[in-house]
Amino acid sequence: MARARETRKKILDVAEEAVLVKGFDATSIDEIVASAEITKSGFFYHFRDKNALARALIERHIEVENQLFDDLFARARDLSDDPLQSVLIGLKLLAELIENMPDGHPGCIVATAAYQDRLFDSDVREVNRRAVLGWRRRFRTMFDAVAGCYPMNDPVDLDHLSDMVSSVIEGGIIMSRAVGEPQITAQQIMLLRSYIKLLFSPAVQ
Amino acid sequence: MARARETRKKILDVAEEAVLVKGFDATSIDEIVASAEITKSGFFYHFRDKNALARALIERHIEVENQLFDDLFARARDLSDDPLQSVLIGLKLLAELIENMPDGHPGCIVATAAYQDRLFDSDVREVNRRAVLGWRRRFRTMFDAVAGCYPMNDPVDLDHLSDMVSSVIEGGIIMSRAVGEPQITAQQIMLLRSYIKLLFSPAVQ
DNA sequence: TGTACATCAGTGAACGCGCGTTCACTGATGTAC
DNA sequence: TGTACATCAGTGAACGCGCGTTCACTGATGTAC
Repeated sequence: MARARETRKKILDVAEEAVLVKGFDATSIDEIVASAEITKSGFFYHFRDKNALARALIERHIEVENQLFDDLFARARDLSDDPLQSVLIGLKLLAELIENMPDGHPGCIVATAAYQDRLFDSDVREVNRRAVLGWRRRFRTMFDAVAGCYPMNDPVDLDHLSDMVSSVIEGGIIMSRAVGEPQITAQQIMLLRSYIKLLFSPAVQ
Repeated sequence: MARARETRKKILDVAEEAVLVKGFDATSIDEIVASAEITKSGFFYHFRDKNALARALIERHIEVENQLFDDLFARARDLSDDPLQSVLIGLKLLAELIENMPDGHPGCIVATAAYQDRLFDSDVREVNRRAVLGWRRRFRTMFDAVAGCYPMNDPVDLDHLSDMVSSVIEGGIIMSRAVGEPQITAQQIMLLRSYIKLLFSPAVQ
């Protein structure tokens, strides 16, 4: 019982790592089971087919990431009562977190799936979609609170602004991978932070 | 002679389209030659192997994109002598361009490659790297001109800001693919525009 | 202008390897009485 | 407490299909004399 869960976790762990470097297709089941030290049939005991692995990978990734965001912004709210300040602190914490990852952010499963759409069944695509919409809602709540306290220096749609958080992270990961500069993601988050500061800070400087 | 070039172009055209929806791996040579209406061996007359196709695809994509940026920002400079205004105009033009694409931006080959790293040889990765660094240089030149005329309201690194243009586009494409809302990329570009406006506009109001 | 040869732009058939998937089986652990 | 059976968590071998790649070939176009 506990043994099965451990094996399953091991499969997901090694699969996640491989998928993030090579993409889903290029990661073979043979390779996964070799790293996980089980046989191929052992894999199929845990997952009906390769699509089921994709779904599980995305679902787990989202869960972990949501937990991470929950913790991080809860801590940020502890550090300041002001909604704007706590968003700014949260983004700074996020940038630091990513900066301290040895090889930069390992990558985002959601992005991988987005660029390999046709590989997956509609189930997987739907899971992916919900995840991104979940991020939008999360950040929207935060920006609503900020906008309740501060007028905007440039009127922009708060849903778009909420999307920008995910967008900047995803874009940053791609850039850092493409040029091989792991710091880029953190830098981009700090620029987003700068934008939010300018957008809501009472004029003057 | 002309015939060969046409065939090669046809191969690249159908390959590009397929790669952008499904990823490079999931696009088979069989499928490409079927769409291009030649035989498999015809394909190998034009490309030594599948990697050569990847390289050609990326190189062509970059060339087309550079030309597009050249034209677009040249037009923007025609419309205003002020460096800040012309950047803002250029970004607006870019957002409109992408907005008017029927299904949103078709995607970026560079991003595809970034998430399928191990598939390609170091040649392909290097081409990809140079492309992104080229974008950085391009936008850096523009921001240098702006910074020469206007003080920044928040001191940020201009290389990072230059990267942000590509980053926001790439991130926007991923987001729009993941949730199926093609407008997202254009929206994100307009937010970047808003940031640049706030960053360089003389304080007031 | 005609003939000989070379190159171009492919064709058609075959190959072999790796992949995802299946299936009959098995030893270890859990449960009923 | 021991035995019978069921379920769990896999194993091992095989399969067949699609993939990238090769290779011997060919008809159409270009070039030399």
